[in-house]
Amino acid sequence: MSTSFAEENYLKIIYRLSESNPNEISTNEVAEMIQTKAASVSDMLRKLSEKGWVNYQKYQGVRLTDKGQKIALSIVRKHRLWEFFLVEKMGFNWDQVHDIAEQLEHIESEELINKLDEFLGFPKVDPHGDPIPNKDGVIPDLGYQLLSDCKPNTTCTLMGVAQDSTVFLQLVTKLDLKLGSKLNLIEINSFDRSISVSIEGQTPVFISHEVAKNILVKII
Amino acid sequence: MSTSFAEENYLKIIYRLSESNPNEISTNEVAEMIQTKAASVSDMLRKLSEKGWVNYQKYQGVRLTDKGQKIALSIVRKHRLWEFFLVEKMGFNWDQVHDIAEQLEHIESEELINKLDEFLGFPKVDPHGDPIPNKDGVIPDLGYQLLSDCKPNTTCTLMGVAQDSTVFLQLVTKLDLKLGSKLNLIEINSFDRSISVSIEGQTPVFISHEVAKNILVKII
DNA sequence: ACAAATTTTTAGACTTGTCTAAATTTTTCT
DNA sequence: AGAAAAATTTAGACAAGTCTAAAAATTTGT
Ligand SMILES: [Mn+2]
Ligand SMILES: [Mn+2]
Ligand SMILES: [Mn+2]
Ligand SMILES: [Mn+2]
Repeated sequence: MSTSFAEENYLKIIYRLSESNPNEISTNEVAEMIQTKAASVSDMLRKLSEKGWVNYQKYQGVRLTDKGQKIALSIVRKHRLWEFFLVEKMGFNWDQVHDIAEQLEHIESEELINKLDEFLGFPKVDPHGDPIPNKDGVIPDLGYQLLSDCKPNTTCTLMGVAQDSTVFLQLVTKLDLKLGSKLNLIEINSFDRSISVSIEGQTPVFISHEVAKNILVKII
Repeated sequence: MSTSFAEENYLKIIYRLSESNPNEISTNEVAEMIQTKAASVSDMLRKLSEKGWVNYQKYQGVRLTDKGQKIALSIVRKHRLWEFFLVEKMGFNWDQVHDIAEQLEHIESEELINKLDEFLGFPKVDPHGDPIPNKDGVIPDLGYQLLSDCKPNTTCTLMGVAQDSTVFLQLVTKLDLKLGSKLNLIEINSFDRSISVSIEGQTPVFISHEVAKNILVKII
C-alpha cells in the first residue's frame, strides 16, 4: 500500500516520540510535533489505524504496529542518509540540512536510497550524530545519553544532538559545541537546572537545561 | 508565491509542448501529456491564469507568461540535473531515471540545486541529450534535428532523444542506438514512413517513423 | 451557410487533509 | 465522590485537485 506525505510524516513523528517514551503517545504530543491541531491528529490516527499502521484506542493514545514501525524506519533512514549527503557531498552546514531532508525523505525509490547509501560509504550516523537504520531497518545502538542526565564531575564526548532545527543548531554552534567536543560537567545549578561545563578544558560556560537535554554524549 | 506539485507539473508540460509548437497549446494536448481529463485541465488553466503564470482565453488555448516560463525552466533544470546525477553518480541506466527525477524535480531549494550543478561539473546536457538550463534559465542551443526530418543519404550522429519514457528508451537500446552512434540514413520507405538506417556502418535496419521522430541528430 | 462532429468548459460530486467550535471523555483537585 | 480543568473526539466547513455528465463553443464538412 502506498503512503502519502502526510501519512509518512505522522508515522515518523510517532516513531520519534516513541524513542523517548515507551508508552502510548498522546494526540497532543503528536499535534505539537507535527505543527497541527489535535482535531486533525485524531482524524489521521483513525485512518492510520484502519490501514493497520498504528494501534489506536480513542482517548488512549497511539503506538506503531510492526508494519507502521517499518514504514517509519524507512523514512528516518532516508532522512538521515540525505542529511549526510547534503553535508558531505553538497557542502552544507549541519544547521542547513534538516528542512531539505524533510522533503527528500519522501522520494520513493528503494533502489535509489540503497545506491545512495553505498555511494556515501554506508555511514552509521547522520551529521547530528543520529544513527542511520540500515536496509533492514536495524539501528546501531550507540549507547549515548543526554548531557542533562549526567552527574557533576563527569567527562564525556559530544556524540550527537536530539534535535535538528536550525535555531537550536546555530545556538549550539555559537556555544562552540561540536561533534567530538570533550566536555567536563563541573556542576548543576539547582536554581534553573543549568549546568556549568568546561569545553575542551576552557573556562566553564553555562548551558541551559533546555539545551543540555538535547545534547547526546558518551561518558569516557 | 509558492507552487504546488500539480502546478509545477502543468507549467512544465506546457513548456515542453511549446518547444515543438510555437502557437497556443490546447487543453486536450495538456490533458493527454499530464494523464488527466480535459475538465481538470480547464480548471487548472483558469487558476494558473489567475496567478499570472499563463495567458489563457477560454477555448483559445494557453501560453506561458514570462513568469510561468521562468518557473517551468527551473523545474526542467532540476529534472535534468537530477537525471544526470542519477546516471553519473548513482549508477542508474538512462531508462531508469525519468520517474525518479519526476519526484526530485519538486524539491525546493535554490541553494541545493546550484550546489548539485557544481558538484556535477555544470553539465550541458542530461543523459538523454536534452539541454540543461543554467542558473539564469538560459538553455544552450544545440541545433539538433529530428531523424524523421532528415533526407535520404544523410550521415549524422545521434545526439539525444525527445522522450525519456522507459519503454521508449529500452526499445532504442534494443535497436543498438546510443548517444554518439553514427547513423547513415539510407532511405525513407514511403508506405509507412519507416526509415532504413545503417548504424556504425552495419547492415541497415528498419526504424519506425514513431521512433525516428523521437531521435535527435546532428548532421555531419 | 449550417448541421454534425469535436473540443472545451461548467456543474456537481468526491477525496485528502486541514481548521474552528462544540461535545464528550479523562484526569485532577478538593 | 463530584466539580472543574484538561485532553480528545466529533461535526461541519473549506481548499486543492480530480472525476463524470451535461452544456456551450469551435471546427469541419458538405
Ligand atoms: Mn533532520
Ligand atoms: Mn539529523
Ligand atoms: Mn526525464
Ligand atoms: Mn531527460
